[in-house]
Amino acid sequence: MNEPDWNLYRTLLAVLETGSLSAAARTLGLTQPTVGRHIDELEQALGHALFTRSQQGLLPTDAAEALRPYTENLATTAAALLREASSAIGAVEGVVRISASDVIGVEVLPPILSKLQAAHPRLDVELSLSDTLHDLLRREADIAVRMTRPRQDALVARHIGTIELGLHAARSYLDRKGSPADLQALTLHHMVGFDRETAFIRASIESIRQQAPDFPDNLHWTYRTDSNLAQLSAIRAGAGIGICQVKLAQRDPNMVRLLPEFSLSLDTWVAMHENLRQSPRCRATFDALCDGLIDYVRSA
Amino acid sequence: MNEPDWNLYRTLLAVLETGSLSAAARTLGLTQPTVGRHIDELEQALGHALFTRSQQGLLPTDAAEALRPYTENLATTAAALLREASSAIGAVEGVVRISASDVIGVEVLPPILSKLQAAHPRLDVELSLSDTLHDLLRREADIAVRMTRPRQDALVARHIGTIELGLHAARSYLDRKGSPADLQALTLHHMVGFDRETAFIRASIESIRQQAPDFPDNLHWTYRTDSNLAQLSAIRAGAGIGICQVKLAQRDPNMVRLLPEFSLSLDTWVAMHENLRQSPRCRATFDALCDGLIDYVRSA
DNA sequence: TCTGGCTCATTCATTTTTGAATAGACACCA
DNA sequence: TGGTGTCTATTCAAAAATGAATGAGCCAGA
Repeated sequence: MNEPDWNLYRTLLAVLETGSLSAAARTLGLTQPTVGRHIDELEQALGHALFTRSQQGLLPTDAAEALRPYTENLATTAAALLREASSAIGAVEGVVRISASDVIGVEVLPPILSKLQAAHPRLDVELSLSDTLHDLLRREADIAVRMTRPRQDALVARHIGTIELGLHAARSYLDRKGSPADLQALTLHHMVGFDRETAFIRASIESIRQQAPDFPDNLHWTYRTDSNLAQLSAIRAGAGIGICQVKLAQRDPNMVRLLPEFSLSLDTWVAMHENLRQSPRCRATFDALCDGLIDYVRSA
Repeated sequence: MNEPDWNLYRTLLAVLETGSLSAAARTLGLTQPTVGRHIDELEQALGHALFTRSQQGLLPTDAAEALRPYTENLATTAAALLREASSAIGAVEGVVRISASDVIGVEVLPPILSKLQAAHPRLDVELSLSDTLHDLLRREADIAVRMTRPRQDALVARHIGTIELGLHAARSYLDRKGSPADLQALTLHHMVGFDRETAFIRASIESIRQQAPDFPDNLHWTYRTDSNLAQLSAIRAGAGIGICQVKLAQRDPNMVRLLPEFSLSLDTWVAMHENLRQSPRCRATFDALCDGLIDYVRSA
């Protein structure tokens, strides 16, 4: 038995993602009969039924689900290959993909990346914002801005410094509700905070407990969202008191820092795969991110 | 422009590895014109010349070399996918790939894996022996036996214990040359040790310095090889004094431990990708390796 | 200097893959 | 209940990919 066509894996992934032959055909630019034949061929080659067919679509079997992560890995690698090929050798051009948290991506990176693109007009930037750590080894991104020390080998990581977080509220809120005199007084206020408890958020809360043991735990969370960015907007809009980056708040004259003795720090890193050091577009972007973020962290 | 056929990447890798269209065609089971057309098509799709053609073969350009790691990643992932598909769901069967050092693979694993296969007759084992750490995240192996604590996320790692290393020689050698009275006396003996200094070996030597500060550094290395296994054989054959696992030496009545106050310890781990926990064949192999190695480490 | 072995490029017939069109089945909604 | 949208399966002709054969260039060794 020969090794199956690698294309069949791409088709498999598309069918897994879309749930039907027809929809997969549309995303792949093929036709439904072709996609169906690909799946047939793969089932025969692997010796497993991959889908139970019905007129409403295809339901993946356990075997197909077991293969899913592999096909995803193939797809991210192929995408990374195309990014690598998008630039001429030696030139800072083509596509570079950056992973960062939403707050950093929305509030901090734009001027940094904009300046970078002004210097390199043929450089295209893809910005992937999420709190889940995209795996650089699997090439889901070329470069990542992270708030934890990268623990993997084969990564080039540069320490940027620490970003200070503090309690903030908008003037409009304080005019209505007054300022808390101490941490305990926070229990009487409207608080903006996290919604569901994901692993990342549990870690954040744990970090708060560690850095500020007297932070009350019976707060009145009146505005909950898992997006840091939405929290920031809510604080700016006067919804209540919440935690955000001190530097960001300083830019906005309507934001007031409260109880400055309460302070958290986020260790910040920029990381990329060490192979990409050879790649001018990644190298230039890495350097620009480091310089820009260091400026941001150190700015008065 | 459409995304290129994933098959083209496989062809690219084969040409990079073999250095010619014809040789690549042979390994792929295609013909030389087809391989040539694949490369043409890929060059057109990516917009780069990938090879400079000549009658002696194809010379990869820098662009092709830059893409090489990506194609390798694709190949290892596709191989891992096939391994995953090699077993029926829920059954301990199919192919499992294990990475370990040569000494462990030759001296320690055979009985463990043999017992495992006796329990699961349809389980096939691939054993990849090398001192370079195969990357489990890139699926170069399903399970690895390692002498360093795995530092990557997304790995299930189990600590086995520590393997003790000591100085040993064969009786035949000692009959000829006598035994050293202390570490300093080693300078007068024939020593079996490393040849080139790779990163791994430098780390080993550093570890010796750390654990045994009075180990002399002006030894007479008369038998040098980078293979631990070849060192072991050399010691057994009476070539000189060298370092090997105490448990291994105990099995051989002709091996004598020298200066037992000199002792190094190797921390031992078994690691696998956490997704593979769902996979019965990997799970069973992981457990068997852990049990077998723990027995080995604890055995009297 | 010739020969055998290797390489890549080109041509043309064959095989394979694909797409367009169509039919049939199910779900939803008026 | 009938119309409309979705889905998969099937058929057949067109398009694309492939392989066999051949030519030509280079190199090493007799």
